[in-house]
Amino acid sequence: MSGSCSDCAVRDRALCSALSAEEVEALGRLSRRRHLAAGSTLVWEGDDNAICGNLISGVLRVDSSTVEGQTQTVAILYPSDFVGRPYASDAGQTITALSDAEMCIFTRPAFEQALASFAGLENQLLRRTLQSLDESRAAQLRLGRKSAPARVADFLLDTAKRLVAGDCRAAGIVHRIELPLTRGEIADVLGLTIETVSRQFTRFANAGLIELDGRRGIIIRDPARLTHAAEG
Amino acid sequence: MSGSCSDCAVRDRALCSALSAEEVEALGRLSRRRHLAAGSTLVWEGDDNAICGNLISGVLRVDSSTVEGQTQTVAILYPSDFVGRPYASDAGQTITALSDAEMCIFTRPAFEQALASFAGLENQLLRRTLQSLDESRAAQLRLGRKSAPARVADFLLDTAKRLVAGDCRAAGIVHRIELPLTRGEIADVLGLTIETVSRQFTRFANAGLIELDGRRGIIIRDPARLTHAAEG
DNA sequence: GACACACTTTGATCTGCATCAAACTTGGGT
DNA sequence: ACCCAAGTTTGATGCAGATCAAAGTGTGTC
Repeated sequence: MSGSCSDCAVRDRALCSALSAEEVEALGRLSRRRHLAAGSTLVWEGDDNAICGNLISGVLRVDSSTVEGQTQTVAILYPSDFVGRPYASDAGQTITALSDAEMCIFTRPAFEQALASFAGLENQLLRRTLQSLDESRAAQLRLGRKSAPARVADFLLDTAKRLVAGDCRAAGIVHRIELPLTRGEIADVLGLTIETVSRQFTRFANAGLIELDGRRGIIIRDPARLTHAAEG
Repeated sequence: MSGSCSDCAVRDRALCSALSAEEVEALGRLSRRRHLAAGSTLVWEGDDNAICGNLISGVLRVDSSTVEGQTQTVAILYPSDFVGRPYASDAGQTITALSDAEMCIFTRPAFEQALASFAGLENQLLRRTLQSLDESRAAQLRLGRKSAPARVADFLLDTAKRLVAGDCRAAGIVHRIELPLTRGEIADVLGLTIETVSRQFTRFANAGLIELDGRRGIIIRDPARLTHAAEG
């Protein structure tokens, strides 16, 4: 199945990078490719938790919501990130594609079986999960104690870092990034409203920290001051 | 070292419950007991990340802080919880004892070695870390999208659940809990101020959802309405 | 038993962000 | 080239929770 693991775009960065060539091949037989159209939902919160996988291209969002329907985005996933929650019978969050995306999918039982068979896989997933926990706790600090401007600045720096690493571009000072989220989606990440996010963007632009370039383009003009703003 | 694992108060609930008797004994030789006085700090954010372990008794808090010194508590740890962050060279959070506490401690290198040697340990830590990630993401929703009354109600229910499970008391309807945190510490968990937390307590008490019994005692009088309040 | 200190409650005021309301862009489709 | 819908910006107003201020209450100590 799938277009063979050897030519996978993320084979040296995804979970499976910990495996030997033979193991990768064995694992690959359990997986299949799946395309997600922008805006489509992979898993609904509360549904049966049936699948896990690796994100090959595109960007996904993971959100929780309140009974009243308010949405909080709890993670943004980029290429090579692991997607899903092993060892849970029900899905705790909704997973949606922010752009067209390509995944490598396993049924959850098959993936759990693989974790038990390939020790390297389990260790790699443990390391990634600990990393995700660090990110989630950083988000707790941001949501609990930071002002709107600090949250927005923090988000821009985080996103720039992920986009650069994800694309393996030159590691020099980032100039232009293309946000994979709308203002409304950013608001859902930061626990703010669309209007507040928009106002912070224009404030930063007027102050010369960033430059807005179309709906989704951002040029970071003054990384130092933006970093300072993110700490407030 | 230590008062032998066989009479450990959390031996059937902690990480090591996944191991065989011989493995527990081998692992035990790498650990030592450590007492923490209430208010004392085990690890400072930014310090060298030197230790990991299991919490045997008492309650710990894990916090991140902003440059300006604002504190956000990102986790509360109860007996049998794992403490620490394998595979990181620096500590990302400060860990402090909320009450007198007893731990079973490993040096981080020794613990990482143990993870590699005992497969059951690694799988158990993975499951717990995934569980912690779920809790952290639930906290993100709470901090990003819930009102002050909903945060406080949610916290009371969470705490009641942990205290009941942690003590293995009768699983019937919880009546009275003894909060292991002051109002100020609760405020740091919920991203609120002391005054706001206090006001919500009196509001719930006046409405008959709870009853205040001394500084730290809470009697949950109407679990159903409290649950409803937590969803707002 | 009463002192002291830390924590808690209660009240008054202030403010940052939400909400409500419109006008304005942008880019995809015909 | 134009249109239209979706997304964005900007402005006016309101309110939940912060901040400032002070009085009250347990709890441990001498």
